[in-house]
Order: sequence, then structure tokens, then C-alpha cells
Amino acid sequence: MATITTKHFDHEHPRPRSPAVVDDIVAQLSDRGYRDTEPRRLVISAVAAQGRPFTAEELCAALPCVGRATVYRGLRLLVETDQVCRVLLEDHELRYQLSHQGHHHHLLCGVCGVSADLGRCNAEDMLREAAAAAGFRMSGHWLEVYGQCGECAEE
Amino acid sequence: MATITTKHFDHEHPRPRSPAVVDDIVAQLSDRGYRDTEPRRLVISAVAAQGRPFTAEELCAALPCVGRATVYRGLRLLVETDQVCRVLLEDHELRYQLSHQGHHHHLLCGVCGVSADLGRCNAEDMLREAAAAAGFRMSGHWLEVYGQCGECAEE
DNA sequence: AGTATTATTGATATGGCATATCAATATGTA
DNA sequence: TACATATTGATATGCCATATCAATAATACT
Repeated sequence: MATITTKHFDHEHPRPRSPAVVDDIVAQLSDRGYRDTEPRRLVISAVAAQGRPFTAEELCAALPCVGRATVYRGLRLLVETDQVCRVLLEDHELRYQLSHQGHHHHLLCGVCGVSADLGRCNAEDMLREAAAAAGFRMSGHWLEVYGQCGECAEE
Repeated sequence: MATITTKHFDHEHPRPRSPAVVDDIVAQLSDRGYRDTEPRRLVISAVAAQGRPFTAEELCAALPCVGRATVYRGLRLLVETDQVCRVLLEDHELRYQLSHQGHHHHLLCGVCGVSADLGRCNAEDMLREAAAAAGFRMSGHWLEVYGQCGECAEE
């Protein structure tokens, strides 16, 4: 059983374990007083191994050796510390993804589910002005862009 | 404080029952083959009476004489027929609101909860270009703008 | 108008997802 | 090394939304 599980993890997840990323996140959590534990590392590792936006349930399924509560807690911790951001799909399903850098938005492919970052948000100034025209003072916004990635668009 | 609220929204159920709006929606549903029933009218009427984005639970509370299942079904029907649109708050709470006209976005006040429409979406072309630059073909987007309405910003 | 057909209703059961509970355990520190 | 405490995880709980299904009401048809 243990052997199969191990094998399962090695191939099921496409990306390398990116230990550097895991260590980095663990270090950041450590700075904030959170302990470095094995289950938490497993959660972070699984998050880093995902190739596209994932659900909490998918994460649980990928971590049969870690308790559900721990997976949910770990995921929530990562969101709260801005290590993981939320992604809202077109059908309103909420998924998660490793945060890359500062403010950005997601280009979400409705076919294969892959996501890419939309670099700097040029829409911000325009939105602020439009909001002001309606008497609002803008403090933030949520934006998701839906469509098809290059490869899926070809087909 | 109540005074301010009152001034802002007239009354707890600010808007007139707008029977015209209800009749209009019922007529549209009728065109699509949905029957004109008393509970359904009550749901539509309650939706039209809301002064700001509301939750399904709030709707149930406002309709103690209508079964929960019927309220949820009615709300879902209105969403599916584009009579009601979804609104995502900054804290990720999902709410609902009467749809006004075609494509638009919401300006959501984080203080009093009121929402206003951001007319034509000028961001669309820019987003399409930015997506294309990343190799994506954009087919749609979701945008919510957060901040404070004029009155709340003054305080 | 009367009746048949069928959508609709609503009390209740069910299910999914996320959090709460709490004793046992592991971690970082003095 | 031992202490104080954060963390874990099996399980229970709770919330929200939908499924169930017999009873009812709305529309179509004669």
C-alpha cells in the first residue's frame, strides 16, 4: 500500500516537487510564527505540484495520508498569507492556485483549465475613473478573464 | 444611524412593489413555458423589493409563507433566465440582484452594501488585447469593483 | 365549462463541503 | 532535556442547496 501510494504521487503530479518553492513558503510561514510540520509541508508540496487551478477536494484526494481538516486548514493558511490565491471559474466554481507575484489577474482556459497571468492591470485607472463618475471611490476589484488558451483555440 | 439608513434606502423595503416589473418578469417566464403561480410571483416580488444585493437565505427569511425549496428554485430560475445576476462581494460572499440591462458591472459599497451599475464596459477591448498578448482568446470576463458609495465615503 | 395533462409546490430527507471539537502528538524553546 | 503550546486528525456538527415525492394548481384540450 505504501509503495503504491508513493509511486502514485511521483507520476500523478506533473511538475517537479519544487522543493525550493516549498522551503520558501515554509520559511515565510515560519517568520510569521507557524511551525514547520510534515503534514503542512505535504500540503504545500501538493499545492505547488498542481498544474492548474484546483479545488480543495482535489487537494484532499491528492493527499490521502493527510487528514481532511489539516488539508483545509493548510489551504486556508496559505490563502490568508497570500501564498495562494482564489480563482473563480466561469461556472462560478471556486478554485485555488499558487500566487505568483503582486497584483495580477487570471486568464482561464475553459477547455483545458490551464491559467495564465495577465501581468500589470491596466484596467485599474480606467475603473477608478468610471467608479468616480458614478460617485464611488474604488478601493479594489476582482477580475477574471475567460476564454481559450492558444493550444485549445487552435482545435 | 437609522436615519441615515432610512434616508439612503427610503424604507426597509425601499422600492415600491413594482408590480409592473413583476408582471414583466412573469410574462417573460410565461413565454418560455413557465407557469404563472402565486408562490413564484411572491418570490419575484420579494426579489424586486430588495434594495441591495441579497442572499438566498435573506430571501427565504423575507418569504416565510413560501417553502424554502420554492424560493431556491425560483431564484435559480431567475438566474438561468438572466432576470437576476450574481454579485460577488469582496469577502467572497455570493449575493443576487435584479438584472437591469445588458452587459454591465457592479460598484459595490463595502459599508452600506448598496450597488450601482458601471455602465458600458470600456475595459473589454483592453482585456481582449492583453489576453491576446498572452496567447489567449478571450470570450468573457467577470468583474466586480469594490469601494465606497458617495455617501459612505463622506463619513 | 369540464376534464386531462403536467408543471409546481413544500415538508422532509439527503448530500456536499467546510469548520468545530478535543484528546493525542509533534514542534520550537528555555 | 523538558516544558509550553501549536498542530494534527478522526469525528461530529452545521450550513447551504438540491433531491424526493405525494398533493396541488395551472394550462391545454375537448
